[in-house]
Amino acid sequence: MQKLGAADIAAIIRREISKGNYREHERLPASRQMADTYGVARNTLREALGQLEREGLIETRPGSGTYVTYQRGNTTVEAVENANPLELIDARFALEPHLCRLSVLHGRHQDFELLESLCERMEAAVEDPIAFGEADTAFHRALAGSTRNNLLVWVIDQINSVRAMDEWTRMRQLTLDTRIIRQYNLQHRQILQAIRSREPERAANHMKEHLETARLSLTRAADA
Amino acid sequence: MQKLGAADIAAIIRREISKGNYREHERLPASRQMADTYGVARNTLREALGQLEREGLIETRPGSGTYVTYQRGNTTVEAVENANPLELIDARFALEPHLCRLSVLHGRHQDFELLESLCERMEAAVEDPIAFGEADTAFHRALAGSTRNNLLVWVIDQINSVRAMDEWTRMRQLTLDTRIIRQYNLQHRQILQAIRSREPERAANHMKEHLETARLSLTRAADA
DNA sequence: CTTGTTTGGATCAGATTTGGATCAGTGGTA
DNA sequence: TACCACTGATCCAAATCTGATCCAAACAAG
Repeated sequence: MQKLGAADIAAIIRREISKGNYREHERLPASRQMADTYGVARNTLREALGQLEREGLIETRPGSGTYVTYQRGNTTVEAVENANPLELIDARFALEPHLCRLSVLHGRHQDFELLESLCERMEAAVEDPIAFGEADTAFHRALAGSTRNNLLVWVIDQINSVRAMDEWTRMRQLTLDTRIIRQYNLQHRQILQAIRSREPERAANHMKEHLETARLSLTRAADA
Repeated sequence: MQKLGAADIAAIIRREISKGNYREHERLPASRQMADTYGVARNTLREALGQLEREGLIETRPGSGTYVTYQRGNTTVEAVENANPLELIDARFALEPHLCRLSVLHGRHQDFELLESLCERMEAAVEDPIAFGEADTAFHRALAGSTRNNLLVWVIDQINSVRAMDEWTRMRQLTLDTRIIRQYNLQHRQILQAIRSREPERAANHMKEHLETARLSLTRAADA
């Protein structure tokens, strides 16, 4: 048995935390006691705790104890509540082009029929921004659905339920005039067409263009 | 024996509640009695209840009692519970390459330092698949963090908390031998290097390679 | 209604525990 | 030799737990 160093102790405790033996908000045993149970000097144990603190896993409060501050899958609700529309559109930039590719791979005929009918609904709503907005949201969700990947559908739904989405919707309404709607309709058509002709990269690129257009009109609305 | 502190008592009661021993709308025992059963002063017990109240698990009504207000968070729908590892990796294919691009745009020096140290941890863990796996998860989360987009961090956390993740982690353990770990380390280095030299597309491409490698070893493990 | 009991809320001084800091000694290694 | 990390010990200051007392709100019984 080789002598344990600070890095080894840090690894042990790190594993205990990620295993869930120590959870968020909980207090670790006192440094003297931990030093005893791991069989090292308190100095060494403290160095190990120092490493974990620098990693952000724990927090030590003099006179009180050391507490776990990290939890796997911590949802940090408030960070999401305060998400802004630009973060939102970055997230969509990450997801939606790849949704197009997956749609080509896994989409079925009936998925494309749904997208088709949503395109028609949007085209019929050139003069009605509110109806267009609803159909547009439905289109992007249906696109997620056409990947046949429930996890991705869930992720998209989660994003759509974020409060920033409301602000996004509201700002979008401001930018939606007949000209913009016609442009969006054209882009939606291009995306759908590329998917139906089984061209994943072309579909992804059309989606990128589409999002770029949306980002532009969003920032213009924000400046105004 | 370490003296029990308020945080410890809070942890005990928190677990009792999530275990279901105290259910929603039920009243907890009187503070004097609980202090007695847990063997701490009433002040300490009250501080513990204060923490739980701040977390929103309980509610105390002066003169009446303290009541459980927590309901088991059903944030994850059953569709997500049944997600499979291949869906998971498709989702990562959608997100992570773009994370690299955003990291180039928004990452700060300290983010890259963190990624660097995680690379070192992984390289030191060539012979230890478990330690490597933990560092690997931390690396990909830190990459999300380096985009400075809280929404994306949240999405990644959500994905990581999906049950499929456990299965994925377990299957990955089977595939992790020294050769694979060395290959992953190389790929992580390439990704980080491309990010640091501000080449978004190269970083994204390295990430795609990395994920492709991961997908391959995953399907191989599934076949075996 | 009034009364007595039980509940949580608040405060206090003193004892205890906690982490923070320092230092001389030890053992292994370059 | 010089260097490095861990040891084991000591002292410090801050945090907090204790045990007690008093208060006000809720509540049940008469």
